[in-house]
Amino acid sequence: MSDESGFAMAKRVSHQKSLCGVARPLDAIGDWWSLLIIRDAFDGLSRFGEFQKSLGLAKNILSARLRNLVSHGIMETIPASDGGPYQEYVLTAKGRSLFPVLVALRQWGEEFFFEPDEPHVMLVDKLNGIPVKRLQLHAEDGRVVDSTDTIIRFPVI
Amino acid sequence: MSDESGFAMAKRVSHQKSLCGVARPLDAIGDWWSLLIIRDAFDGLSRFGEFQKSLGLAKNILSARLRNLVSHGIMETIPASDGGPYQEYVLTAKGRSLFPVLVALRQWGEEFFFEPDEPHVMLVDKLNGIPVKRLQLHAEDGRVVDSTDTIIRFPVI
DNA sequence: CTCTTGTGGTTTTAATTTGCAACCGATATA
DNA sequence: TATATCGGTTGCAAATTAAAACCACAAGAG
Repeated sequence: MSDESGFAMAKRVSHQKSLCGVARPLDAIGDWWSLLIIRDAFDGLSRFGEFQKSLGLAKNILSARLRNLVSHGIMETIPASDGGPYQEYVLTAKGRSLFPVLVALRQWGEEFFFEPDEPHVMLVDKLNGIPVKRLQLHAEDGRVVDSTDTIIRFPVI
Repeated sequence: MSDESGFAMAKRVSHQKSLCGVARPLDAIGDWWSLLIIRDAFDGLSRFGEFQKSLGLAKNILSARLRNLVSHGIMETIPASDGGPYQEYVLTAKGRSLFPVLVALRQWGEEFFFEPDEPHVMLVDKLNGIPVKRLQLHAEDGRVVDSTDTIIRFPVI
């Protein structure tokens, strides 16, 4: 591979003056596959073969994506927990902090991409099996706010 | 264009048995650019030229992405608000529901991709300019939960 | 009425990326 | 010793993307 791991977006976007708080994460994550890898990692998958079987993507692509995630500190490799000769890919703290992103995406998906009667898995509380609440954004004083109540700015500390 | 709008991921992923609640949204959104378009739409941009200038992507790509977002009901076209002969691209209710996804991504970006002293814009309360709270996931009973407290399952309603 | 400019695209073409398949080295297994 | 499995890498054809050129329409200038 002439390029380390070849991401069009990465190159395209990074020539921009300075990436904003939304573009930098996208740049680091790499692509859609990476997000699905991270989702699987949250579900407990950690071995190369597990990801490949779950996602059905080509091995060279998976290899490049994992390498990219590791290089951006989102995942890390550790010796196999079963003492086997292989390594495992697990989320770092930084990677685990992506949880709200995955949840938000999943909740949006559940709301708009399933028929009301279409059965589907969802994120539930381990303790009692009850679905979690919908994510809500709160202002500093506790009010629930949406996109019309907020704006992108330098904060007036 | 032989294909309607050509998305590798879309074809790749959709051959899987049935897309989960995370993959379906990704499939609909299309790609990274689309997410940045949506972010810009939240910031009030609506004209083709505005998006192109803001993102610096090729016009044919922007055209294809906008068409895809419209076809998935995330954005819609309306007559130009200034009475001009052109149209504007605005978020639908479905599109606006993506707000938490963008917020989660931005908050992650702010936490891990900026030096502590690096100045950057952030999402603030319009009323007082104070940054919003970090998104938190709550269980049905109100407890704050993280990835270790939850699991993907059919709910036990 | 003609010339020029700006907007909002489409078409053409070239470069990049993708994914399949084959291969490889290092264990395990028979 | 053969053979299979895991975790990849490499080569290559095919699909996708992006840059640039082109085009249509409207508005304004002269």
